[in-house]
Amino acid sequence: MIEVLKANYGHLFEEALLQEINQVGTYKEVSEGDHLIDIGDYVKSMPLLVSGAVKILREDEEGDELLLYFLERGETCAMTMQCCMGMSKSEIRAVAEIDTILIMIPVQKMSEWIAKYSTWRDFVFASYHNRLNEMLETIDRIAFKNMDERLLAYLKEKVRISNDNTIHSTHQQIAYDLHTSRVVISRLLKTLENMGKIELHRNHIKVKKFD
Amino acid sequence: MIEVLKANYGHLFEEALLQEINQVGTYKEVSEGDHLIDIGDYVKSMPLLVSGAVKILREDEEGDELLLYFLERGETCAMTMQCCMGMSKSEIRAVAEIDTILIMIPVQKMSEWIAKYSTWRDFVFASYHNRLNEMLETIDRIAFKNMDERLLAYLKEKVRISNDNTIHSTHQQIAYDLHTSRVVISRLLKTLENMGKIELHRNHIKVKKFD
DNA sequence: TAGACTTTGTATCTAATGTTACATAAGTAA
DNA sequence: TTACTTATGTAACATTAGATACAAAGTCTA
Repeated sequence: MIEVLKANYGHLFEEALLQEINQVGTYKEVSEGDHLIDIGDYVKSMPLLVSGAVKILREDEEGDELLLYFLERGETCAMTMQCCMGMSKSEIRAVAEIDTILIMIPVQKMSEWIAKYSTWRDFVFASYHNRLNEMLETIDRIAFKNMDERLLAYLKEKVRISNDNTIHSTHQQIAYDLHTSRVVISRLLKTLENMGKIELHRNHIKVKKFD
Repeated sequence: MIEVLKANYGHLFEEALLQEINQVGTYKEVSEGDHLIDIGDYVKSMPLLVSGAVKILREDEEGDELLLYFLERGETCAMTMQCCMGMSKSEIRAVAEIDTILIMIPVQKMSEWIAKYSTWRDFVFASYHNRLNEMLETIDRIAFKNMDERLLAYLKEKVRISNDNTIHSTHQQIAYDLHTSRVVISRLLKTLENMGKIELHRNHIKVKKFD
């Protein structure tokens, strides 16, 4: 595991910390669609992403979902950090967007290392920083943009995250992420197809170009 | 200033830190409506709220606003902390909601104290924690709630923050905070009045009861 | 008090989004 | 192939919110 660690976090963490992570961390592979955390779960470990991507979702009382943002290689979940520190329940759901490799760190180490390693402290602060900014962008999108623009941004993000021009989702799945109805998504996708930006197929969407 | 500090932050910070804050911090009084930070400003100091309340706003390219959340006594602005650490421009606007007293801490102290004082570190983490949660609540409201529910929540929050059953705002000001139009707010307020929950007057709204 | 300005009330229309219903197409399994 | 399931296309309609226009009421000042 130490090689994987150094490849992905070597530039961030000091040697002694890398060694400690190697000792107490657990290597974990998850498949696309696997739930890493659900709302209400007590979180016992904190994930460091080695490869892949994880989508973070919010849910309301009625079970309606909304995609908050994606986590990528070299990132961790600020929401999870909070839970670790405060021993509170998770406010979000984390689902593997594609096949993903993680290193799981036990909760207790989290705060121990903050006092011990300045590079860890910087990493934790940077994670909070990034997450707050992602949340701001999420708010911008849902508050200031119409559904057509949000859908376009979503498709772009999917392509970028998976590094694949073909998006393997049904219209219903997209509708869940954007918190709208399938019919609305079908309608808007059809418009995008007529504009020549995408090609619609059963179970997948081929992205041809974006301006 | 030291008495004020101890009264508001004595339970949070260790003695030595309180002394340092007393030395380098600046006492500042602002009036309702004063702008503390605008979008694009470089932030040179970090505010600790002693009394009053500050509203934090987001703005899009066209200048449309949206209220994110309120800061209260004993809190600080996580967005500002970020800017302090990264020396980046402010992503938000901060406006005094009511007359407010602050202690301003110079940027450099921010990270210095993180290494030096564990109570400061805890405070900074707790601030990030709280801010992330407020952002989540904000997202919940704009993503999952209709304007009538958002308005009601807004009115309740105003009453709580100012500790005053009468809200001294025009319909236009409320519309800015909720990122909608004055006509929509007038319409919904009238409905609330007909339901007996509020009384409408020129330049102020008297909140009679909430269920 | 007259006029100017601000704030609020309301009607009408439009746009965006959500809902329901149903047809059709594509894949899957017996 | 046939039957079944899932996904998509589309029409018709409802609801929410935004835009425009204008009247009426309150406030302020010359």
